[in-house]
Amino acid sequence: MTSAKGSTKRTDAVTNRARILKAALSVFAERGLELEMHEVAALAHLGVGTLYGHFANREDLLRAILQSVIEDALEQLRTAQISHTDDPRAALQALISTGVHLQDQYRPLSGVLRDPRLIELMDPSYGSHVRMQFLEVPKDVLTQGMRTGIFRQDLDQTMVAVIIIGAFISVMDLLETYRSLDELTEQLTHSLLTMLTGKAEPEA
Amino acid sequence: MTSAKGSTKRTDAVTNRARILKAALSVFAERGLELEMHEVAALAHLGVGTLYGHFANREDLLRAILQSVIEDALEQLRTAQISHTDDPRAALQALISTGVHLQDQYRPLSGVLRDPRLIELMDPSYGSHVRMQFLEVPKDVLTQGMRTGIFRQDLDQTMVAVIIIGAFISVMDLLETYRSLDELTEQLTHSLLTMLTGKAEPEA
Amino acid sequence: MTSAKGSTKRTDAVTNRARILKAALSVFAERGLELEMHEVAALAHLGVGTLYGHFANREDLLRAILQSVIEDALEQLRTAQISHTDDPRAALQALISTGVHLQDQYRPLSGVLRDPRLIELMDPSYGSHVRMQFLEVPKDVLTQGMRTGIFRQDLDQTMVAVIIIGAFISVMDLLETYRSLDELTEQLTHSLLTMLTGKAEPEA
Amino acid sequence: MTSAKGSTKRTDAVTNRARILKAALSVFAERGLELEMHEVAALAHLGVGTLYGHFANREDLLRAILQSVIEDALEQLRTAQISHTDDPRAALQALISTGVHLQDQYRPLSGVLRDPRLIELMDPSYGSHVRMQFLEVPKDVLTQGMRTGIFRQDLDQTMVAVIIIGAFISVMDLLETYRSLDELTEQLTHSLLTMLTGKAEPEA
DNA sequence: TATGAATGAGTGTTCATTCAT
DNA sequence: TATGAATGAACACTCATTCAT
Repeated sequence: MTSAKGSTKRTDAVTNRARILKAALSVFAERGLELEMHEVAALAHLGVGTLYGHFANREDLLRAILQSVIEDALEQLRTAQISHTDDPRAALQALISTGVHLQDQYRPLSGVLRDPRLIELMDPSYGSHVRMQFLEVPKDVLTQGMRTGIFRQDLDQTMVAVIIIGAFISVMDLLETYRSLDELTEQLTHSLLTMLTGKAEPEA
Repeated sequence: MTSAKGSTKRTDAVTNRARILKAALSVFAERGLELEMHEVAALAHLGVGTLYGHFANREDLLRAILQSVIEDALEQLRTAQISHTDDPRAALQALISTGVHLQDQYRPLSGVLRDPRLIELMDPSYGSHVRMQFLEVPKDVLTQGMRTGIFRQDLDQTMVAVIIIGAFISVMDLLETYRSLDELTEQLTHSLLTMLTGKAEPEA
Repeated sequence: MTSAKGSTKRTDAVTNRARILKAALSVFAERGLELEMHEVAALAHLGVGTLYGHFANREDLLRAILQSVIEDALEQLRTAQISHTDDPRAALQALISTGVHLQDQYRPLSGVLRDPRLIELMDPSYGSHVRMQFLEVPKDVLTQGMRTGIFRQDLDQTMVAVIIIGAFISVMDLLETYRSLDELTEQLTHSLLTMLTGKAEPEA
Repeated sequence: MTSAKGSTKRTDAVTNRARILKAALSVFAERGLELEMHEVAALAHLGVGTLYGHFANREDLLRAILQSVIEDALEQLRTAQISHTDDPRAALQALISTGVHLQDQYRPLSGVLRDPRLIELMDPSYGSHVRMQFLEVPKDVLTQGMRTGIFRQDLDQTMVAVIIIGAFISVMDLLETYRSLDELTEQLTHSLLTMLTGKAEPEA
């Protein structure tokens, strides 16, 4: 409270950058890479020029958005996984719940990760780097589950990680209009757990 | 007058419409909804004006593209399923192979299906209608497989259908850069079959 | 007259390019390199977009203007010189008259030839190439005058060529507001002729 | 209170105004009237806002620059002339040397003197006032040279003054890339002296 | 008085759409 | 019906100017 006034200038600058990014994330959430500078400025209650004081150009802002979104998404997924290292079932459920809510929060995210414009914006290797990091999270859950014997052992971890991620993305794309996020989470988790805990079919 | 000349004209018109749509599909395949009218016209070896003789405007062309792509995709998936009604394993494999190749053929498709602009372009109910039709295909495979006892019985068909579709979409998004389409198909099919044919865990 | 109608389309295109260039020359004449696309378009009674159908961008238009202006200026000066190869005095007068009128027609020209932006627009060597071509014209007049003994022989042709060009540029810059173009031409020609025809001072 | 503190402030203000003007002159020297306020501020190690404390706006700063440049240029030329009132030949050489170095120091100056924006910036009569002052300098040299019989008598002083000024401007525009400033000065002076000291052609 | 972040009018450029031929 | 030059609204970006600190 004492130093508040003195540091206002710098604080404002920081605040405005954050405010722009926040507005940009909002616009991104419903327009994806098609966002317009003027839209972001309006939502942030700032002049267009101000945006250019904080981001060199539109691409720069898009980069910042993508980095923020991806970082946040990974963070949320990792947090979900780490919070349940002792219980793979709960970890899977948390992962799916988080994934479903991330889809809700950043609708264009999964589409953007495959968009060829991503390569133009970021480092060419950035896409695969990020994809690998996303895969790592369900893989860790699987490792834990298989090590403790809770999940069946006869599965390719990478492939199942793909299936898990694909599942919570697609469940939103395909069923979101029919059911609530919680219902989707629960039912999807149940199905996946069933498939992961089934005993191996005895060889014919 | 009605036949010879008239039919020639009509034939030309049909031919040109088809040619435009073909070109548009090509451009869509690598640019998605961002395609430009000039691009399509150039690829079709036609003037831009001609496009407007066959499609009222850009949105109209996009609608035609989407309809064509979705129809084609559904058709290919259904054909894969129907060709193996007697063998659910083969049906699943065919489904996944087709799905993977569809991703390759129409890269922006899955992204577009979740793009909010889809709703603005098509009838509001169109999206859910299409999603349901897509779900029907793996569901039919599952019904067949469960009826014949090849797949485990303790699974929600809708949820597993979602998982299957999510799987072949995501496997392309996440792993395409590392493996060939055939390899992806084979490994994904194997994993899914394992999960679908596992025996139910005995109740604790 | 017979083919006029048939070639209208192409003719129009050519006409419009010419019309744009004409308008651009007008704007250039009073604004120099600072001309705005919108200004040119307005003067040509065309939409801005039309300019971009004929010139890739503003720089391209500037290049076309400069080429046209310089070509025209050189052409006019050369014509003046060539029309009087037999009479160096008349040639000098014609040269100066043309130079003075060129200053009037393309006011920013002489300034632009020294503008560092010229290098960015044209080939780096373009500037000196053009400057040399300009010098060539008075040099030819001098050669003729000295060969025929009408002009004194003890002068460096290049330096005097510089002096002649500098003279008709500066006379406009410094005295235009006080006298008419014809008066300037006459008086300047008289002074220069006097200086060129004077006998060499006998060595002291 | 009135003296110590007050004078410090005023001194600082004067210092800053001078510092801004100095920076502005530097920027003007290579960018001419296209200079940007930020550029000047940066070079002066001051904030942009500070510029507006000393100059009402960009035009005001440009006016100050022009005044300063022109004043300095006139001052330098006059000094050259005055230092050699007894020797018209030396005066001419000094004049040309100074003129050539002024072109080098303030490259955009001669272009700006004929820029239509000059009229918008300054008083409408300012241009002709300045032009007259510039002309005065070579005119004084000529007066001296003709009075002492060193230069020929049959010349219009104003016109020759124009020729001298045009000469040292053009020699930089046309030949600077080929020769050094000293070489240009020497050769141009030689040519002009030759033309000024020649005997009048005997009447035919 | 000095500061520099914020501002937004103004500039270059694109691209869906029209229309004379 | 086919054409593609013309159009101008819309968008990214700049830069002189302001004003809260």
